[in-house]
Parts: sequence; structure tokens; C-alpha cells
Amino acid sequence: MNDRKLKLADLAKLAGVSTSTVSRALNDNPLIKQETRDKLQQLAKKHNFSLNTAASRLRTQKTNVVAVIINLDGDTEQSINDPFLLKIVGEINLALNKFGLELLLSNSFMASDDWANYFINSRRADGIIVVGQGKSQANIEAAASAGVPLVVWGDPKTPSSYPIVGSDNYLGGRLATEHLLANGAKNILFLGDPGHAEISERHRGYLDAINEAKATPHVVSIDITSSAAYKGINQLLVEKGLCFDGIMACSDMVAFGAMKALKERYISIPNDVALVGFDDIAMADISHPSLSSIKQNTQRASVILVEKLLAQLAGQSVESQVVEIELVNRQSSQR
Amino acid sequence: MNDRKLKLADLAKLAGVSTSTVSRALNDNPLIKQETRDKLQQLAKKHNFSLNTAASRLRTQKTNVVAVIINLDGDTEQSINDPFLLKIVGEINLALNKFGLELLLSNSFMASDDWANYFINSRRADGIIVVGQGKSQANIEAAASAGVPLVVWGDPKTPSSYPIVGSDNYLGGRLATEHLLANGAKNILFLGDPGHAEISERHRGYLDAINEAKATPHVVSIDITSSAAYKGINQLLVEKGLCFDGIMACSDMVAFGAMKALKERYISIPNDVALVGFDDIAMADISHPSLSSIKQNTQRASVILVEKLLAQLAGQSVESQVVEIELVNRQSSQR
DNA sequence: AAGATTTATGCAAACGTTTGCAATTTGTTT
DNA sequence: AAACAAATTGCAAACGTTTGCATAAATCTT
Repeated sequence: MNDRKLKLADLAKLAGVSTSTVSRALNDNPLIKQETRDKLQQLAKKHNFSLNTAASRLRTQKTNVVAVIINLDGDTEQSINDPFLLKIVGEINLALNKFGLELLLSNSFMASDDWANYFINSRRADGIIVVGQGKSQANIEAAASAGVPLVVWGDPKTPSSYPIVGSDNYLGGRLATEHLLANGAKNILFLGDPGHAEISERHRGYLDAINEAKATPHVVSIDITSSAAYKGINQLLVEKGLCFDGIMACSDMVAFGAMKALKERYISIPNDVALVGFDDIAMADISHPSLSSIKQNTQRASVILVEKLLAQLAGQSVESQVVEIELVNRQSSQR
Repeated sequence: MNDRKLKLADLAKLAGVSTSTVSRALNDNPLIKQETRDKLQQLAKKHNFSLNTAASRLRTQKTNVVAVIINLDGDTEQSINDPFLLKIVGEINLALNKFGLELLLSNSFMASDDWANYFINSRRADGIIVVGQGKSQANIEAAASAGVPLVVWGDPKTPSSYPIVGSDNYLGGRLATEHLLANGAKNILFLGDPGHAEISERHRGYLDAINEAKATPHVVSIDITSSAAYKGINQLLVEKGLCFDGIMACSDMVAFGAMKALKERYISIPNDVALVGFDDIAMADISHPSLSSIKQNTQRASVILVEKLLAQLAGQSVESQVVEIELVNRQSSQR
């Protein structure tokens, strides 16, 4: 770094014009003659100039920043390490960049009660994307009705005053279960936590499919982590033996936990037990047997989340939206 | 939201004091009488007041924001989905929060050449944490010597003018290999890309261990993804048959790719081939067989990264640092 | 009890942009 | 060529904090 930081005024002096002109030129304002704009933009590039965002945010009252909050329930172990959550964050980041926005990441602020205030009132960000409804929707509802620009990744069918974007979890649960039934499974376990918003929908889908097939539902309610799944299936096997021949797991990580418990007892997947997961994380394809799963279109969902947030910031009213979902058929359910 | 946004001046009027007093009180400045401070802080809380960060950043020239850049090589497929990279980001976020800093996430800006300028000159962030050296260190070097406050997660033994924090990759490679040798493996493959900074160190460790044991090294050079590993091992098996009895994989994801190829051919792990990965991601524990791996202490590393960045911002000169590393012994290498 | 300290508060000038309005230049019409 | 319209630029006032310095109030000193 040669000299100290240039400001707009310095650049203006260098070019022999006013700061207003430079400001407008750099923002490509058509008020300024094209020729002047080009010249000034080149000059800026040459001197490695960039606007002071603090000043410009102060003046415009806009930040072009979106806060992304990973909303983990305090009482679950589903952690920041969950590959699916992190995948979503990655996708959201790309989507935001596409719109010229930046991503302020937060995973611990949801706990403090005034998170909305913290981000919005303080003008740290223009809006908030919450990843995951968890069990505590009241929290979000309060912020939304207080006027905080807010969109949520979660279950779009949850009634809410804020827009929720997410997969058709009901359909996902149904598809997975029907697929297991079609592959000859009769006693299908639902493995997950039906108290959790998104998962309760998957559970509904599971139940409907089971009932239509006149089969018997059986829910193993566990915390949504692989280790809880491992323990849960293990315990079930110990207590009741192999009393099932299919598992609909509420996430891929949960499915892997179950898979481990089964493999350890030499129970064949998919022959003895057929297995379908949810999320279609990278690992699903690389595990052995590969894991059939319900694929959520996170990429599309991320773009929609951002669009809805922008629309909301522009004063439009926005609705929840379902994004398509797809069964990816792999070895774990094939027979 | 009832009325429009409060500012410092409004709060001051409400309390019947000057804005200076309120400002100082909210920043817990000892110039202000304790009693007054308490009173004003309560008032602020009551009215849900928070400072406009744009204004305060403009005035103080500090943002308390750190930009985190995920540095992916353009030509590798090691993607934003790599669980390990994302895990690190999560840990860094926690570490930053601990110091009262915020995290601005970026995974696509490394491509544009003036990223440092973009973040620092524009006062979007006070400093930068780059996750991963990739193959393009020149890029970072240039920024660092231009005076950009910068720390890197990578291989600390790489000579550099900027501080690098990371695991003892050489030792990791050595430990993994020695462990395989101790478990009776004679022909151990190194699976990974020795052109990559961190991995080249692991490779060195591998080589030294192999040579000391008077064994023969064999490198399968692949892109560091599970699918490349899968294909690589598959191809090797097709062309030369089972010509090895141990694999040191340069990451867990790579190990899983290899594992799949082996399992598909009913090659037993660990009996026919012993396997050790690197990173110790969550999946290592839940796979079957569970994957032995070299565990990187990402939590500690993250704190150190932040501390070093802060020290650098305070004008101190900082050095690269190695964080401890540990072999986690699981089924995939046990015999 | 009056001066000398110490403690607590207020004044006002920055920080670097953006933008409504006024002023200037250029082009168009009669 | 004068009068008008359109295009281009500049002036100056915000945006909401923080902080050096000056001032006022309280405490101490002799």
C-alpha cells in the first residue's frame, strides 16, 4: 500500500470534477455522460479505488447484506456439522451473490432473543434468512409481525405470517414410503422426530401412504442425528428383534446411523431391510450400499428465498412456496 | 414497529442528556458515572435501541467484521459441499463470535482478482481469513505483501509472508502410514493429489514412513473428491488387480470413495485392505466399517486463526502455527 | 472558605458517501 | 440569432455516530 486510502474527493480532484460526478459515474448513473462515466471508472480501477461502504450505507440506509441464521434447537444435537444445513448455506451464498448481496453468517444469535433487532435495527443487514424452523416458530413469528424482513427455509405448509420456502415434505414422506411399499416392504419404520416442523409433514406423508396400503405404522421417535438413530435401531433390535423390513429415515444422516446398526448385525440392506433417506447429501451416492433418498432442490430453493426476500424489501407481499422434490433411487431400497 | 427508528439523539432527548453521554454510556466508557451508564443502558434496552453500525463504522473506521473466503481451486471438483470445509467455517464463526466479531462469508470472490481490495479497501471487513491455500498461493502472497490483514488455514510449513495455521500434515501422513504398517499392511497406496499444498506434506510423511519401513511407495494421484477416488481405485483394480493391502487417503471423503470401490468387489476392509482417512468428519464414525482417520483440531485452529488476525490488526507480527493432530483408531484399519 | 484537583457532562467537528436542487452547457426550434 | 428545451455537472446538506477539547459540578486541600 503506497499512500493512504483514497476517497471520492481525491479521485474527483484527480479528474478535475466534483465528487457528485464521480459518485454518479461509479454508480453508472445515466445522468452522467457515457464518456465521463467510462473515464472515471477507468481512473478508479487504475487507482484501485473502492467506495467506503460504511459511508455509503449510512447515506443510503441500505447495506446489501443479508444475515443468514442457522436455527438450531437448543435441545437437539443436530449440529452445525450437519452437511445438509451447511450445503444450504453454501447455496444461499451463491444465490445472494448472484443478486449482488453479501452474506453475514450467524449460528449462535438465534439464542439471544433480540436477534432481529440486532441485525435489522442496527442496520447490519437489510433482511434475514432463517435456515430451519426448528421447534420454536413463535420466536420467528414475533419478529416477522414486528416488521422484520424475513424469509425462512422450512416447511412451506406451516401456517405463518412470514414466507417459508421448502420442499414438499408431505409428498417426500409419501413418495419414500410408497417406494418402500412398492419394493415389497410390509413393516416400515418411520425414523425421526415428528415434533419437528418439517419432519412432521414427512411423517404425515408416511402415515397416509401406510394407511392406504393398509399396513401398520410404527414410529421410532429420535433426535435427528445419526448417533441417535444408531442407538434407536440398536435398542429396537435388542428388545424386539428384526420386527421391520423397511425404514423411512427423516434425513440421510439418520439413515446412515440406522444403516450402521443394521450392518453390524449382518442384516442385509436392501434384502432384509429396505432403506430410504431424505436430503440426498453427497454421501448418499458414495456409501455402500448407496442410499436412496428424497432429493431437495436446494439450489432452486435458495434462489427463491433470495427473490422473496428482495420482493419483501420492495414492499410486495409474498407467500410461502413449495419447491419440487424427487426420489433418487439407489441400492438401499432396490429389490 | 411502532414509530420510526430511534437514533442516539432521540434517546438523549428522552433522557435529558447529550448524545455524547449516551454514546459513551452505551459503550461503557468509564468517563460516565456508573449510575448514569446503568440508567441509559436500561433506557436503550427498554426502547429496543441499537446503534447504527454504518454510522459507527464510518466514524471509527472499524467494522468488527471478518471476511471468510473459501478458496477453492478452479480446476478441482472439491466443492463447497465438502463437509470438512464447511465444518471449519462453522468453527471459525464460533471463534469469531467469541471475540465479538462477525463473519462475512464468501466462496466465489477468490476468483475475482481484487478480492482483498474488495473487502478491505471498501471497509467491508477489517481482515480476512482464507480457508485453504489451494494451488494458488501467489494470489494470497500478493495481497499479504500489499498489507492486507490476512490469515490462512492451510499447511503451516509452507514458506510464506503471511501466517498459516493448520495441522501438522507431515506428521499426520506419517502417523497414518505407520499405523497401517503396524497393522500389517505391506503395500500401501497414497490416494490424493500431491500437488496440493497440504496434501503434499501428508505425502511427504507417507513417503518417509514407507521408506523407513523399506516398503515401496505407490501414489494414485487423483482429484480430491470421493468420486475421483472411486474411479481411481476401480480403475486400478481392473488394470492390476488387488495389488495393495492398505490405503492412506488424503481425506475422509476420498477414503469413502475408495471404500465403495472395494466393497463393491467384496474386498474386505480391514482384512484385505486397511484404510485410514484424514479430517475425521462426522461420517467417519458412522460409516461401516467405521473409518480410522487423522483428526484435525479445527476448533482450536479456529480460535488461533482469529487470535492471529487480531494480533495482526493490532500491529504485531505473527507467525505460522501448527496445531496438534491425532490418529483416531477405528475399524477400517484394525486387524 | 477559596483555590486546586478530580469527576462528569456537553459542544461541535469530523467520518465519506449520496442526492435534491440549482446552475451551467449543449442542442433544437422558430 | 434569440428563445427554449434537454443534457450535463456542481453545491451543499444530509445520514448517525464518536471523540478531542472545553466546560461545569463535585471533591479535596490547606
